[in-house]
Amino acid sequence: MSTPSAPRTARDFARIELTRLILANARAQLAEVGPGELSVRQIARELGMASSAVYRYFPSRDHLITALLIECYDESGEAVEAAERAVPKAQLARRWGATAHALRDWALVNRHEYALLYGSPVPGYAAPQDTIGPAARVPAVFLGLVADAEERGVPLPSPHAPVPRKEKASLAPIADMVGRPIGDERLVRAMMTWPLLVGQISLELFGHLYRGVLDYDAHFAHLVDRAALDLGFR
Amino acid sequence: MSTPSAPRTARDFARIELTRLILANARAQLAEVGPGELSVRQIARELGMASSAVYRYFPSRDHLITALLIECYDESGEAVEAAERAVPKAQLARRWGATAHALRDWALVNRHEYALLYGSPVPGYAAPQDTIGPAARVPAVFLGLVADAEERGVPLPSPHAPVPRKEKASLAPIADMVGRPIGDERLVRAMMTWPLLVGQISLELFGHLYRGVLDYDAHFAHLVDRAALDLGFR
DNA sequence: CAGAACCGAGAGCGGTGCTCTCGTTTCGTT
DNA sequence: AACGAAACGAGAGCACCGCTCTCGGTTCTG
Repeated sequence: MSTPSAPRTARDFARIELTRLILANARAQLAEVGPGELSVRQIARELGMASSAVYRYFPSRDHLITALLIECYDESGEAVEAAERAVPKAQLARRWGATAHALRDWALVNRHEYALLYGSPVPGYAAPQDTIGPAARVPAVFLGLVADAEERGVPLPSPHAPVPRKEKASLAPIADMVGRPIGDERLVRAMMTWPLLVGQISLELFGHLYRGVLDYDAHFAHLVDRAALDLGFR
Repeated sequence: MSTPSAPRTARDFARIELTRLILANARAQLAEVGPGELSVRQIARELGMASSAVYRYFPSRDHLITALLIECYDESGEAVEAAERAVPKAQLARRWGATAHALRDWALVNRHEYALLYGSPVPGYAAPQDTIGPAARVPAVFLGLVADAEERGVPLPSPHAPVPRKEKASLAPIADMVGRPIGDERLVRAMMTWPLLVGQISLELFGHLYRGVLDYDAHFAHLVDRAALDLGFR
């Protein structure tokens, strides 16, 4: 919107360059302090400019955070997609494993960024529409895997629990979003695997329990294997 | 430590009363603003005292937050324990359902408090030892259920996946914490159910995905039913 | 070439956590 | 009963924060 699609003048170039610099510096700061402690003044200081000048590029701290949010969603999405892409398409279990481990690995390296994406929302802050696209990238990879399994007619292990009507209705929009046919039973299992994944990573990163007790690497790996089994990936 | 175990003087009474008042006010503020925006000055203002006076009772904002953390862990623990207690002991599935729904219900009513407990940690803040006891109350209820099922010899539905040695070693300290025998397969399933529960509630509350798409009530109920099945509770 | 648009710097507003000092009150001890 | 120590509340102040406004200078555009 405010950024010109094609930079024409020298000022345009300077503008997008400085925007990039500010964002990069914010990102660097995020590697150390966590989303809530992100300081516009600190960014300005680092860049050798007045804090007020930053507001020429981002109208508020929240806008900056939103940009950071999109960047991180895309970055994690890219990481997950790349990991999944590297595995032969026929090997569903390994593709799933690569996906899940890629997300966790990215989260471990980028703790505060993960907190920004999947932790408690910042202030009263409501994520604008621009973020939902990038936010869906990682789940999209996962749901794509499930759709592949469906397409291939991969059977699901027993027991098959009945899916109540309400749940079916609730899941219908999700199935539409994927755009490919997924059976109810399979979709339900997928919709249980996603919070399992995010929940486990969050519990580990936020250290809310089992700190120093659980071997997170081993447990996560086993958890992923179990999920693969449950989803019929192997 | 600093609080005398038995109030002896008038000043002691005033002290514990004011401490209670500050905490209560902080808690009330938490109902509206979220843990990161909690303001010591605002609390002082509300209580009609100088902000510096608050520091006579809590040496820092983090100490106040820690007290709040313990209070909320206990409150949610109490809510969950009460819900579980109200169900006849023999009905494992219903006890589990009551437990899970009680946690979600508490979280829905106390959003910021839930964020404090299970969201991203506040600043650089590391939760002190005092919190791990209260923090374990809710998981303890759940693990107690699992131990009951074990004691009763309730069978687990197939398939039983092998538990690798590393995972067994990782889980051993957890089993010790419970203090009652739980088989590996059962414990693994339990240790997958907990992040599932927290993950689902977090995803719902933090609105990271499926906002306005999913029927959270129906989905959560079904998810709990499935977990009950998986744990052999019915 | 003039006007408009944009820019960076600086001052300033109201807010924050926290510290220090000061005069007062209360407590435990002699 | 009196004294010293400890605790107390209030206020000023420090360094930080997000954000706004104004002002002089640059750059682009018609």
